[in-house]
Amino acid sequence: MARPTIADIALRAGVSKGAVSFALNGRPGVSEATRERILRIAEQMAWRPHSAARALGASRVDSVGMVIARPARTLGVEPFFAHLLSGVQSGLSAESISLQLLIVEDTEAEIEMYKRWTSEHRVDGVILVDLTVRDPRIDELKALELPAVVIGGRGGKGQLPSVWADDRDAMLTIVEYLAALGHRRIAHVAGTPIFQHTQRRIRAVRDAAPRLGLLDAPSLTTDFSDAEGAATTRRLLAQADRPTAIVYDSDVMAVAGLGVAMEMGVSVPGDLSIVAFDDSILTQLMHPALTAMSRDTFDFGRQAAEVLLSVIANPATMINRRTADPVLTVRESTAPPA
Amino acid sequence: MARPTIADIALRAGVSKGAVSFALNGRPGVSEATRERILRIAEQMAWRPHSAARALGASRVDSVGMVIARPARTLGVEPFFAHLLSGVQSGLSAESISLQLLIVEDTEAEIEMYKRWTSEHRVDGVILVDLTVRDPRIDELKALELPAVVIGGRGGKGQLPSVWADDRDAMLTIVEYLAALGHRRIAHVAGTPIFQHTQRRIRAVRDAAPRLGLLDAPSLTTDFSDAEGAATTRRLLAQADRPTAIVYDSDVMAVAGLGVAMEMGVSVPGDLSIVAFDDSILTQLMHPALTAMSRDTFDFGRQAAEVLLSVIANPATMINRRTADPVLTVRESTAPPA
DNA sequence: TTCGGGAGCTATACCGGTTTATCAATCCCT
DNA sequence: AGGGATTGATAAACCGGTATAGCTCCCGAA
Repeated sequence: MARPTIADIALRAGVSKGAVSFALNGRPGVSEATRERILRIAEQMAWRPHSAARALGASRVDSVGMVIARPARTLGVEPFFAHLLSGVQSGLSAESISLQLLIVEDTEAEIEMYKRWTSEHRVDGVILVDLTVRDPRIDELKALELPAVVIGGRGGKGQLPSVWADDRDAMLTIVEYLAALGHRRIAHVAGTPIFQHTQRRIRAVRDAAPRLGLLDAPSLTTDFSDAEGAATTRRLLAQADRPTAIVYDSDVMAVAGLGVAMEMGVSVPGDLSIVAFDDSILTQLMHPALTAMSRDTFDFGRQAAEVLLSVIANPATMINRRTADPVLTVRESTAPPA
Repeated sequence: MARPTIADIALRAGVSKGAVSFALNGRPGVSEATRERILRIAEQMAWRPHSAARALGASRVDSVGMVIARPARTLGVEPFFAHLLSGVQSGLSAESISLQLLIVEDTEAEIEMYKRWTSEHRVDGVILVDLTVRDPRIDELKALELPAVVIGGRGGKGQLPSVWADDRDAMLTIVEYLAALGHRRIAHVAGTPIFQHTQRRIRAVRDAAPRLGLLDAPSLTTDFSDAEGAATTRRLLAQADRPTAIVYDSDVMAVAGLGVAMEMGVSVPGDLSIVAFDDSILTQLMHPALTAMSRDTFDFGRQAAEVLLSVIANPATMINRRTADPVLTVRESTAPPA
């Protein structure tokens, strides 16, 4: 017999469907002896719940969704998402909840997907990434009453539950480290200002500058691409009093920046120190290997999954969990200024 | 009213549930006039099918699965998967089929997942990647009668439907190009020999060597990691008659190899030409930028999705589709030997 | 002795669709 | 005009679970 149902088990155990359901779900209504007998038979027949049937009766589908709204081209270079994903999965697999992943072009398509998922009952909740300033997704999700957790954005009032790392603190660590080495001209090649984390990093640099006696600490925004990272670096290094250290908001831009420095005959770390805000194999492959801020992205994802599950269980909960702080991994690309 | 059901629509249209179902699915049984009326009402009420209910009645869940069995660490560096994924999705979204993605540690866990998906009716079919020699997954999937399509492995007899690119031809193109430049000592830093595509590439090099008058054309296997790529390169360059060109089976290894060359004072492309078998932003970020074999990975995924859908529709079909041939993108890392 | 109540189980409704058997009305053909 | 086929629709079964009302014992307290 292919794919036994609880009716088959009931028949074989000589009890009713209901009794089998009780036994399999560990709820009261059957004696311990009967429960064990049923469980043994179910095991023997290799029974597995039919996910659709369960989803129809109860109203959970044991599945959560995650939409990434980025052009595929810019995705995947950074190990960030891969690590995040496996972290999320490890958090979910404990409860054997499955993950639906979607890569779309823009936020509009992303929101459209949330609507569809909700109306078709395909997911119990979603995980949001790349939180922007005044993110339109937040209101939409609240309207849909779809449980959600935000990764990377600290939830303010009226926000969604979140899991976040302290970007501000991390950036301060970098800048203080560079200042301690003796750098006074530090530039920051930032990402897109629409992202909240970009804003927080820019603000951190600006706030720290006077305290550390920095002469100049400009934050220059880019679109996170290697091209703009390179172009910005070129501009910075062509200045009369060029910076002696540059902090990049991503590893890809840092690598592109390193390339520009080499091309312009600026030695790293001799004439220029480079720090990447985000670590990956990329930074380690370079010569010199790049000093970088590393986060435990896997754990990040795992925690997001945990929080989401508790939000699904109880939609009223509001959790804003702060994860382990990122640590600065010092490699060969930083040194005292000449 | 939240989430209207077909019963609501039936009530409003003054017809039976059955009639509504017929109308919504474009099957005969209702008149054109009634059908239009029902469709208009459904539209008005913003009706969407409840995926679980549909999956229970009919026996398809409009969802396909993809399991990637690799340690998360090695994943994500290569844009390969990200591009493949979005390609698969673009192929699926046309039919609004969703994708379940799973990253697991090993093949055993992967097979376990297929069993679970099958018994729980969570997916209609799966996409396989990283085909190995005598891959155990093939037999398992056949036993489960789960529709599947293999990416990257040409299906022999008794195999599964597949979508593949011509690795052999691509490798020949690279070797011939290097030979035409004048190289006679070409080394091949290959991946793991358990992968079928690795085998095909190794064989291609071996077969082409005598025809092209190569003095030496060793293929050295690695685990695809940057570490082994670097170590192997170091060994090759330390030899008495070291190769004048090295072909790497992945972009990451090629980058690592470039690092070793620089470190050992071997100039690229002056003393050594480097070719990466797989293109990405990584190769373009380097100085010199790496000559690489580029494939249309997005299209690869899209076609896999297409093939899978037709296999699901008709499980008897056996398609072995060959995708567009990869092309060699020549950049700055290749030149005639000194 | 009677009654209340809980434990253990059954029967059945239900979730939201799809599918099939059935039926009335109409049309066609001879 | 009568009989068979076709069209347009309905009612009901069904998919595989979950939830609930209700039934039967059996035990203990009044």
